[in-house]
Amino acid sequence: MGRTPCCEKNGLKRGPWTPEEDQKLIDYIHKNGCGNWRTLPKNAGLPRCGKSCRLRWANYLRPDIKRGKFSPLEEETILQLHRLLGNKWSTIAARIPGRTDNEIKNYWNTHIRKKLLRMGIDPVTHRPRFDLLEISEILNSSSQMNFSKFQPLVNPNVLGLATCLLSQNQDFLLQSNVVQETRVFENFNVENQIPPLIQPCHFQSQIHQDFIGFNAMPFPFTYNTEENYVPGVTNYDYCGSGQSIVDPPPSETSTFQSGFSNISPSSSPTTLHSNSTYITEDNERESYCSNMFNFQILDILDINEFV
DNA sequence: AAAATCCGCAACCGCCGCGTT
DNA sequence: TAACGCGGCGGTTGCGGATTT
Repeated sequence: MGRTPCCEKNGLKRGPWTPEEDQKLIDYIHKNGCGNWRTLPKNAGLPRCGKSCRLRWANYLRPDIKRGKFSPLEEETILQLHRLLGNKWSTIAARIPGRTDNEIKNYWNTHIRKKLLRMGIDPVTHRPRFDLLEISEILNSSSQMNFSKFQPLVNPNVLGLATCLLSQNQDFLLQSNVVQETRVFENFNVENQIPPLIQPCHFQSQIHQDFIGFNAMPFPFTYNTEENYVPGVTNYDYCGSGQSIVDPPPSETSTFQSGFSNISPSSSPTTLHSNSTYITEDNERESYCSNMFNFQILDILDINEFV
């Protein structure tokens, strides 16, 4: 299907809208409604293409648009819907009154996505990232295995960081109270040097089974941007800025430790609240916690280099 | 104080689906 | 049935303000 360009570039203005242009568009739509966008600019006396007018109206001038910061509830709704729908911004926007698809898309890309990445969660799949798991297991296995065996198999950047970390802090693993119940590479086949990407693990709960078997299992997490921990809800909770960390039940904390061993499991609530364990950004202390992902990012591991 | 860098967001671009001719 | 035209969508860009060096 052939089609002509949306607008001929000649003579049509582009770039930011002036207040006068905005007023013209508002006046015209109030009088005539927004019917034919292609003919609207001409009729309204605007030197713009119809597409530009439609976008300006839909994303900025529409009277029902809500301005200002996203509320925790809105943020949680976006997360939930994005997990279900993916980048269907218009569908997501339809369920959040007063917010446009463009606004939600921008908010996702500039805020939520980054938060998830810092948590080690893939913002596309909403699941833990493989590269973090890889480095975790490299560190776990380092005392027994020669790194050179991994070189063809692992992202060189990840391998490099793992090597660096170990060379800087040989006591790291011993100090981190790592639970050794799970080893991704425990079935590593030295002969053909093909390690399993993720091995089934001996988790103590169905939640963790779901977590590590995430390729095949329905994702069990729900998001909770509220401050309070809700017992019995399998969520991961990233607390918004300025919010305090709420400790999950100890049992869940301890059983999760096998998942991320480079991201040191929290062995005590006091260390969790230590300033040194927080990731800071944007002059704002943001902390993320969960009854699932209750871990600390070690100071020596600058996670931001991976994201 | 100035330059460099970062970041958020409005706006643009190209593609697609669907109704119309 | 194919071509056309429009509206809509998602990805991307680039400007301008904020922050850091």
